[in-house]
Amino acid sequence: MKPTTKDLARAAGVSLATIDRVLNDRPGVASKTKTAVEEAVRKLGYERNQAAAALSRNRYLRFIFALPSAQGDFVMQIRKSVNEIESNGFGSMLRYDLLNIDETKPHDVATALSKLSKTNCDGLAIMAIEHPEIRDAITRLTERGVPVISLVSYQSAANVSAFVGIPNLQAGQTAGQLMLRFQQNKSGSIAAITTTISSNDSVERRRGADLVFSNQKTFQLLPTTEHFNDPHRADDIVRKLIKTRPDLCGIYILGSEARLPLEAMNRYANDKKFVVIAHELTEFTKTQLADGHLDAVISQNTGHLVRSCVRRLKAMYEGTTPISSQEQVRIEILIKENTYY
Amino acid sequence: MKPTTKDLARAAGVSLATIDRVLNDRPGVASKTKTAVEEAVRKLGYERNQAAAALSRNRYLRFIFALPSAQGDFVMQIRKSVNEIESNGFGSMLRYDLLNIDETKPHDVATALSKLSKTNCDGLAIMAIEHPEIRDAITRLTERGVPVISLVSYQSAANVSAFVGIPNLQAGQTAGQLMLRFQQNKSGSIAAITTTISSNDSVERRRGADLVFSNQKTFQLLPTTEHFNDPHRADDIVRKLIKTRPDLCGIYILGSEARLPLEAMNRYANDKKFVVIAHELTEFTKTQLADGHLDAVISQNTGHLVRSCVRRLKAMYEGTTPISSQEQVRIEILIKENTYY
DNA sequence: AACTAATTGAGGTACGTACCTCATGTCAAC
DNA sequence: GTTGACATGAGGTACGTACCTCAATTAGTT
Repeated sequence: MKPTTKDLARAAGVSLATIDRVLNDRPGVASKTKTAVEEAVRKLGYERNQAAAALSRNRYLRFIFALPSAQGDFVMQIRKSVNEIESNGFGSMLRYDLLNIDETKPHDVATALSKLSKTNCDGLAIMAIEHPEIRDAITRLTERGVPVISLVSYQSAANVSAFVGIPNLQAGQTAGQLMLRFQQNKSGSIAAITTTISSNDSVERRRGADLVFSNQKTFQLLPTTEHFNDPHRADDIVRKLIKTRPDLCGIYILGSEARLPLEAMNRYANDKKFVVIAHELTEFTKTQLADGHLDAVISQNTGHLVRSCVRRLKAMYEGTTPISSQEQVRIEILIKENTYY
Repeated sequence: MKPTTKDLARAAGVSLATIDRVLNDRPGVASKTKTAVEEAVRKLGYERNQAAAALSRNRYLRFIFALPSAQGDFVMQIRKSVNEIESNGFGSMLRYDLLNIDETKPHDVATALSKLSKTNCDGLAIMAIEHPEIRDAITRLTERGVPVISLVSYQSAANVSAFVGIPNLQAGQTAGQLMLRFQQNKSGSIAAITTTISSNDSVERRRGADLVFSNQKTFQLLPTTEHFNDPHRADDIVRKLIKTRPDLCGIYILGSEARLPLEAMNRYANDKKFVVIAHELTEFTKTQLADGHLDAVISQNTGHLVRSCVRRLKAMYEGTTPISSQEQVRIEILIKENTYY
């Protein structure tokens, strides 16, 4: 049987009340008493029984997921994962809420974040572009004692407590490497397309791909073009690329949302064979993989992302450490064959 | 607030004792009372508070992992994952034990399994070859009321409650497809090596690779050779292959343990460039990836495997259903670029 | 030495469920 | 109409922790 607070009290020669004070950081304990208790904790290998603690606390932790309101397959996938976790037990006593943020209006985002505090939020996971106003809002939020996790896209300068997502530089290297290995030709140009380079994930992926391409001479990665979620823009970009670059032999879609460029590709690529690589496995990219319009998807599992956020936020609250290996979100390579339909 | 047993009692117009009898399948409840309670459960959306239940039960569930005693990098990896989970909370009240089984002595394995019963084991996860004696022992174990999960290698005919691992046919397809796409030559032969084809995983992977190879004419997959964990045998196989097959352009290592064939490859391949694909990411295969001796690894995350076993065994015990998407172990493709070191 | 402030102890209730005993009710078979 | 099997209720204790109050002790200051 694992040691309980009673065992601790006996071992440390103090009462249960004092044990409680030390374990829960309540005031009014002499420092030498405190160290004695901590010593007993160490010696007995005491671990708080989280089931009992949650029960006794009888209070739901409320975690908030702030996700871009712009519609997109990947964001929808994350939403779905958040809702799925809801029904699951997860040691119970947890609540999850979604908060929509419109990244095109950073001021509104900041306002929304300013309304959060320790009383209505026990932790926040946010997926957003890098912007001064948003960054400041996040910093102030952490100063108010709310742990914040940046999700998918790294908030480089903000004072976030953790990042949950794949290391995007490495993801870009992976994409670049596959792009080269899948080529049948001996040389050519590869296009790079994304929604916006305000998103840190796009920037880092581009840098990763560049690292790989700089190791060889026969293929070149063209400058990144942005379509800003505008179908016409995406259409234009792809049409012009195919028309003006006869040596085009591959397309790398950097951003999380691959639909617009891919649909444009399907309109104009016709018979010619390009190696097409995109990010994030969604219902849409799955279909594209199955149909052969997409050669590989570099992805991160949204269920894993969401659960990792929850575990980390919960751990921050409880002051414990999650298994690091479990929290390492893997850079997944998906081709037609290893995808589940 | 979520409804409790008290709410149930009020809603169904019965006492707490009866609620308890129904929820825990105790005898002595009239069938119409039972349905009334079940109706209340449905109507209120009652869900047992697992934290409270575990606390009240005050009994550790004991899950056993039966793993091959033969030393190997992959099995070690699984052991490590089992030990890691131990320290983690996991809603607590769980215990994990390892049981070593020597697959070369199926009778001993059967004897070991025959000693397990509901009193000393709440669930078993077993990784073993397919063998009549083992199969029967598993069937008898499930008949005694102990849920059994087959791990990594499917027990086709045995009466197991679930399989945790990747679909190996698809894994073989994935490996085969990558083998073809990574080729620089226009034609050639690819060797297939494994420990033993008594293991269902090897058989299914081979079938998967065959499916892919049958779609083209220029490359052929040679018959599977077995090394039975014997270094000399592995050495012989590789040496002869390289000597006698000038058109050899790839090696596919089917089994979970890639060390012996890979070490032999490193001895004999010298300057010649083969595409080498193996299974399971371990410290060893990681190094081989980093050094360029290995082009790709098809893997399944051992941490995920183990946790999935625990979740499923726990769910069977509690009569709940785990999130299916979370239990789907992914077929991971690892190349140098997307591996964490 | 007297006083205040800080520290500690004692003891309680609560969380939601499991599991136990004992009493009382109901109904049907003889 | 007595017997007995079955159904149900009432009430209790326990799990380990959180959080509360109030008294008692100790330490520090003047």
